[in-house]
Amino acid sequence: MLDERGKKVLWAVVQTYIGYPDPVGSRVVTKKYAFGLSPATIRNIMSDLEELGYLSQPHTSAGRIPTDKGYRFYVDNLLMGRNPIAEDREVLLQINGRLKDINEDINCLIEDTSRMLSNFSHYLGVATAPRLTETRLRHIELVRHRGRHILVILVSSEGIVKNRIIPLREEIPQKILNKISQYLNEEFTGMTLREIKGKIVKEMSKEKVVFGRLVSQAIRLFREILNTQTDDAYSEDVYIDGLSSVFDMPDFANLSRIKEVFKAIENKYIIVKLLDRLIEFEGVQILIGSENQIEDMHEMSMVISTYKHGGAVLGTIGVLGPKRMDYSRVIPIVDYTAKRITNIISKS
Amino acid sequence: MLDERGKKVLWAVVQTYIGYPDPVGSRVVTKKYAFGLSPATIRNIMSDLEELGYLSQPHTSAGRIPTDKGYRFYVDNLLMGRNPIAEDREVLLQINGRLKDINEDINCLIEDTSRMLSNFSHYLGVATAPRLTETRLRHIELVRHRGRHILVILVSSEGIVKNRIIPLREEIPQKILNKISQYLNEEFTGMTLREIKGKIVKEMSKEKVVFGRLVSQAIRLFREILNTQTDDAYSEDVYIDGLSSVFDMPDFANLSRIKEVFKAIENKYIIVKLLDRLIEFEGVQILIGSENQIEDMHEMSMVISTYKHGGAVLGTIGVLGPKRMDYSRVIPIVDYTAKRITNIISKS
DNA sequence: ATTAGCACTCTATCATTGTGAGTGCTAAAT
DNA sequence: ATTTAGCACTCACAATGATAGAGTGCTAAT
Repeated sequence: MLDERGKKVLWAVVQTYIGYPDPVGSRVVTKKYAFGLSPATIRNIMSDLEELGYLSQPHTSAGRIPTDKGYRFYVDNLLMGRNPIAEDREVLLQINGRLKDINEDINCLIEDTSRMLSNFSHYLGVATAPRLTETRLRHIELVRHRGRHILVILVSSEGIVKNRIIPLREEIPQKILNKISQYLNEEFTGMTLREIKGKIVKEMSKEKVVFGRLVSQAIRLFREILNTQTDDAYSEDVYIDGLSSVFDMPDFANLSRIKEVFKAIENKYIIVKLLDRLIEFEGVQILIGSENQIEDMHEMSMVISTYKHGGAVLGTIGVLGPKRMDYSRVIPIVDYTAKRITNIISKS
Repeated sequence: MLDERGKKVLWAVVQTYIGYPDPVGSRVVTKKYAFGLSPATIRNIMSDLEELGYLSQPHTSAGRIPTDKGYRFYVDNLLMGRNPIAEDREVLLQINGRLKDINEDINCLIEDTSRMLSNFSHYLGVATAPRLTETRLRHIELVRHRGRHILVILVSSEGIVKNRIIPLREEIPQKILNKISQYLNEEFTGMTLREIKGKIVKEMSKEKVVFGRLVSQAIRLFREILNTQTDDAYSEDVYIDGLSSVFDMPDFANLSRIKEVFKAIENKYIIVKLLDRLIEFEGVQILIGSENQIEDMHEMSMVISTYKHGGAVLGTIGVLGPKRMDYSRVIPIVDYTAKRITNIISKS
């Protein structure tokens, strides 16, 4: 474990490096933070910190930069008790103001959130559109499409609209489809898709004996819908905003670095998978550098949280930036925004 | 007007420059294309071309590069009669194969198209989602949402699904909404939104006398829906794919150039507006450099076309790349793809 | 009209050198 | 037993200058 002095110096180095990405030398530390120690002593301490894996040196005669472990320690132990300063409060107020104005459909809300997170953090804003799985069905509608297909429209209690096209073996006239949707609406409205799935399995077992053709058709159809739905749970949309902010980060001031970043976020599928894995955790999550599993993202950090409705997690929002991002500012922003969105949705 | 020799040399310069973005010298032209002229003569011709504004020199002792006017002449007059070569035919076949597999909802089709255009052109793929205005209504559904709002779902005959949330003065129970949707479906299905608008104006005038409360409510509501719909005609989605291809273009091999490109495509609203202005033109459109109105896009060219259904233009697809893009390959790709999509949609 | 020849221009590249920030080590100071 | 001053050493980076090479424009010869 680190002693008090070690912590102080580590904090000073990370803090300074977050300010500007030049390796931090011993002299700078003494100048900026009067610890009452000389550069030589700081050098010794820094040398210790390097040995412990918290700092590293780009080359022998350069200052130190934090390692992932260093950032992790900083975030876990050196950031505590830091309440949002006045400037940040202002930002939170602005976020609140902007969110209040949005009375749109939930996907727009989430898209705007991603933009807002980017604007206020000056990093990349990330947000996943709400998943249907955990929400309650408000309405289902079946529309004939291209002969042997039907267009299925699902509406959740939050007003999330999803549509899928599913193929059929036989053509069903719109009139019958209307009856089927009516039946499905009466039977399943108010349940979560998960619950519906369970119910359908039960119904299917007795179906043949008790129900008529229409109902059995309806149930079979719904099962199909749910299957299609689950199949591409991963194809859910991610909104990533603020791409050009990358160009203002000195961390990525050369082409190959920038290219790496864009490679990383181009494949949204991978990001969704990453975010999905974190969806179960409570509160703000922080992933530093190689802590996330995406190869091309090892020079970046993510600060994310989830938004919910009725206890069920709907999606993820967060900020993606360089490892030396200003965590003390970003964390409250993400935290606050996630809570506000949860709040707004709960009023639906 | 250019004489035959001038055309040949201009063609040679553009062709060579498209191959690699180094200023083209007189020697290279004679080596690559045996015109039976010496470098000195070529130099004289190039000097003339420069005077006419088709070529320019980065500095005194460098070769020439085409100006926007030079590219324009090349595209308009020197590309004629060039049929797709074997390699390109192969590409078109692949596009066809891939498009056939997509049996999904139309937005996915368009999104995939953008990806495909990027893949096959090695530039950026661009595609706008279909507009509803010109399509026929297949289905409308009203769902109560958050008390005094309703969620409106419109389905076009092509299977395009759009949803809007509109606020109400008074709350309407779902039962009434169902009746209203039923009425609207019976009355308006099969008409284009434009036609519906016209009809509504007529109906509204006699409404008070002839119709009951329900019908008048329905019509008033629909008018509202259509208004909301038109308001954000510009907020239609654009899909831009292949961002990382920018990094492989030697034209944008330095940070400031790349930043410019990303600035340009970040604001999708501007792009939609640009594309919307070209929607009325028939066939493949080409915008070279400063011919498009977007400041940050003066180093780029666009090759675009439109896809339609029943004669009405639904949206735009195209390719965005450096001015020295390989027009002879990109044009047939865009042309073919647009036609294929039109074709696929017509089967709906 | 075309071209060979030549002087001239400009860029890109590479090695050289100097500068400065920063370190690690040692010996002196506290 | 810490802490610190002093000093030699390292390394990246910027500035400098020399060189090569590609390309031009002009002039005089074909």
